[in-house]
Amino acid sequence: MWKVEAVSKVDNIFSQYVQKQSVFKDKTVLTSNFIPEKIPHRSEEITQLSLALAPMLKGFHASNVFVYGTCGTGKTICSRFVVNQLEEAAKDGQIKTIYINCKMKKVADTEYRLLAQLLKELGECVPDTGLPTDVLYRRFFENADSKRQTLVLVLDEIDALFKKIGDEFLYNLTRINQELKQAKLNIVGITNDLSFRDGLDMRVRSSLGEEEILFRPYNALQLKHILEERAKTGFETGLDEAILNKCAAIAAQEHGDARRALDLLRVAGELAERQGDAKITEAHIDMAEQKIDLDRVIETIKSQPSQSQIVLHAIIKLAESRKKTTKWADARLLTGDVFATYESVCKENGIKSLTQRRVSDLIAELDMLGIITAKVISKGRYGRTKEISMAISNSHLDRVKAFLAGRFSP
DNA sequence: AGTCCACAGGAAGGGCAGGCGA
DNA sequence: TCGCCTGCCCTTCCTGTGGACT
Repeated sequence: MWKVEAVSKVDNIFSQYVQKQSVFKDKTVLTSNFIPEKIPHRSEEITQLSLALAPMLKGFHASNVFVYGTCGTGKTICSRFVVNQLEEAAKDGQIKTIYINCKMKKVADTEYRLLAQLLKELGECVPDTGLPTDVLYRRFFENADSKRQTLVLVLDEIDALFKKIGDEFLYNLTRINQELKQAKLNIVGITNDLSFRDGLDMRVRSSLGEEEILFRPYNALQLKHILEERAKTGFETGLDEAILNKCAAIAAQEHGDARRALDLLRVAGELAERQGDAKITEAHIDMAEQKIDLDRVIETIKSQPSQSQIVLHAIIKLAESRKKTTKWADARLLTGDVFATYESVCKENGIKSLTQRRVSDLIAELDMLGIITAKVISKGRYGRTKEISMAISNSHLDRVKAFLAGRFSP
C-alpha cells in the first residue's frame, strides 16, 4: 500500500504516488457522464430519437419527446449524444441545444432559476433573484428570436421540476413557439418516473409527449459488454472475466443500472490502487459496493439542513432505546414519539424546535431520500400516524450515528 | 352506525434575504 | 431610498382519514 513514509522538505510526500504505475489509463471513461463514440445496445432508441428531431435540420417542426426509463438505462447519455450530433449536422449554428438537469438544487429547481439558467445559456446575464418571471420570459423570447435559431431544450429529471412547481411552467414552455417569431423551441424531457406522465395536465401531456421513447433496463450480458468496452480504454491492463461478470451481475440485479456497474468498476480500481495492488480482484468489488452505498448515505445526510439531521438523530436515538426490547430492524416509531424525542434533543442542544407540522414534512423528506421508511397507518381509535423505521443497513449505521452524535450530543 | 383519536397534509400567509429599477 | 419582485423556510389553521371502540 502507498504510505507516506517520511515527512521532509527534500522528499515530496506525493513523489511515491507520482512514480507508481496507475491501474487506470483514462479514468474519465469510467464515469457515467462520459459520452463514448459508440453507445452499445441502444441503437433502436437512438434511431427513434434522431427521427423525431431530424425535421428541424430542414427547418420543419419536430416533435417534443418524452424519454422514459429507470436509472442507468442510458437515457441521458443517448439524448446528449443525439443532440450533440444534431448540432454538428446543422449548418452555421442553426441549432443550439441546452441541457439542464432539473434536479440540480439552486440551479434549475424553480421556474425563476430555470428561466435564468436558460438565459445564461443564451449568453445573457441574469441575477439569481429579483426580477419578475414575466420579465425573464420576455427576455428569453427576445433573445431566442434575435438569434433565429432552433433551440433544443433537454430537461433531465423533468419529474423533479414538476413535483416542485407543477406543470404550469411546462405548459408555458410548450406554448412558447406561438410567441416566437424567428426561432423555434423543441423539448426533450427525460424522466425515470414512469408514472410521471399521468399526473400532467391533458394539454401539457399531449403537446409535450408528441413522441415517447422507452429505455428498457440492460441485462447482465449487455452490461458486461458495456463494461468490457469502457475497461479497454479505462484500465492499463485487461480485467478478469470474473470481475466484469460480478459487476454486471450486481448492476443487473439493481434494475440493469449501467451507472452502478461503472461506479463499481471505477471505485474498485481506486481501492486497488490505494492498496498497491496491480490488479482488481473480486474482494475489491465487494469493498467498492460497500463504499459506494456508505458514501451515498453519508453525503445525503451531510447535505441535509440541521433541523432535518436533528430529526434523524431523534429517530435513531428513539430506535436505540426501543432496541433493548425489540430487534433494531423491527423498531417501529410513531410521529408523536419522534417529535417528543426531537424536542428533547433540541432542548439539550439549545436549539429552537420546529412545529410538529414542519417535523412531519422533514420526516417525509427523509423517507423520500431513502434514509428512513415512513408509512401512514391507522391505529383505529388511537388515531392516524406515520410508522417510521430505519432504511439504512446495520453496517452503515455506526458511521451515521457517529456523525450525528458528533453534531448533536450535549 | 356513530364517535373519536392522532395525526396527515393542503392552503394561506408571515418574515427574511437579496436584487432590480425608478 | 423605496417599492416591488423573487425564493425559501416556517407557522397557523383547517379539513380529511381509517379503523378501533362504544
